[in-house]
Amino acid sequence: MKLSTRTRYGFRAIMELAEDYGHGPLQLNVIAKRQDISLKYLEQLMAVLKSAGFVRSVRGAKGGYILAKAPNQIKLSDIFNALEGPIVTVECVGDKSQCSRAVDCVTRELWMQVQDAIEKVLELMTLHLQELADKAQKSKMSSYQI
Amino acid sequence: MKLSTRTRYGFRAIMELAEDYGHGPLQLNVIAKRQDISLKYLEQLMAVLKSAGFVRSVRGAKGGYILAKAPNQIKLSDIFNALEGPIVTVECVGDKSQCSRAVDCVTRELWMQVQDAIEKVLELMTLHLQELADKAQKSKMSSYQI
DNA sequence: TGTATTCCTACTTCATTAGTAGTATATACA
DNA sequence: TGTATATACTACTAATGAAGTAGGAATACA
Repeated sequence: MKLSTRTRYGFRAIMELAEDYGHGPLQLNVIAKRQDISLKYLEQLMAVLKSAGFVRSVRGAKGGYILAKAPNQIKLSDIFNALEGPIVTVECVGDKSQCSRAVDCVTRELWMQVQDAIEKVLELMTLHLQELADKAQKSKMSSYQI
Repeated sequence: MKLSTRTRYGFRAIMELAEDYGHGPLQLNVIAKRQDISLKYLEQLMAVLKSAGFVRSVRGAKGGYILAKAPNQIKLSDIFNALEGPIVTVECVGDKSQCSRAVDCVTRELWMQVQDAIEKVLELMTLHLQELADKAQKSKMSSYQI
């Protein structure tokens, strides 16, 4: 179980926007250069983040992306869900009809508990971007490579 | 983030062995038939479980597989680790040299916390197979499809 | 010896991830 | 109004890993 680059890159991009919050739109080529991500790939990730409502875009010259909410209102678990998708241990946890034995299934119960626990963790681990951005700015290298 | 069939099938096989514990070796073709898993694929999964020390094998006619430890000594988290591999959010969590910015990295710290939390959950969720097997046997359908 | 079983290795197929590419569309600004 | 600068959209490609198939060798029982 590893994080995809989607999640890692997307998170980095969000961090850049958070740090830049209040200074108007930030261009993807700037983020791409700073974070060493392919611009074209980043465009696609941003489309996901945009449709998920985390960022707004401004087209044309001097355009770019802006956080849709204030940094301190965007949670890690939200971003995680948008980019990585929901945590699913096994199909039958979300959809009983996936398996004919689900009704009596003992381990389905078990996996449900595991899944709930992980989701709660991510909920609890939800850090406000502002905190991270602040910390990153204090750090000499201003680094938050993920 | 979804469980692989490796983990699901492997877990089912372990459950079969747990239920059968004390009755000599159980053949893979029996497990394959009961759990509707390809025998050839199951063979490969069992090789993993064997090298991880969860099962012992007996070759030749009347051979098969036996749990290496008593069911109540095998934990879910162990099996999970053997089949699914360790939980790794990002490479740099386990190996700082993966990323030049790791030393000062703020979000590396964050992902480390996430990872630790998930691992603790799996540790806590560790159920003894005996309990599951007992429950499964009480259930009319004796089902534990994962 | 014959049959049943694990063991070992290689191959195939499919889906997903990661990334590239080209073009259309919108906007600022000279 | 023309041009440079952005995002938007769609299609394609390459690499990787997951899932499964296949064949035969080694082993042990009867």
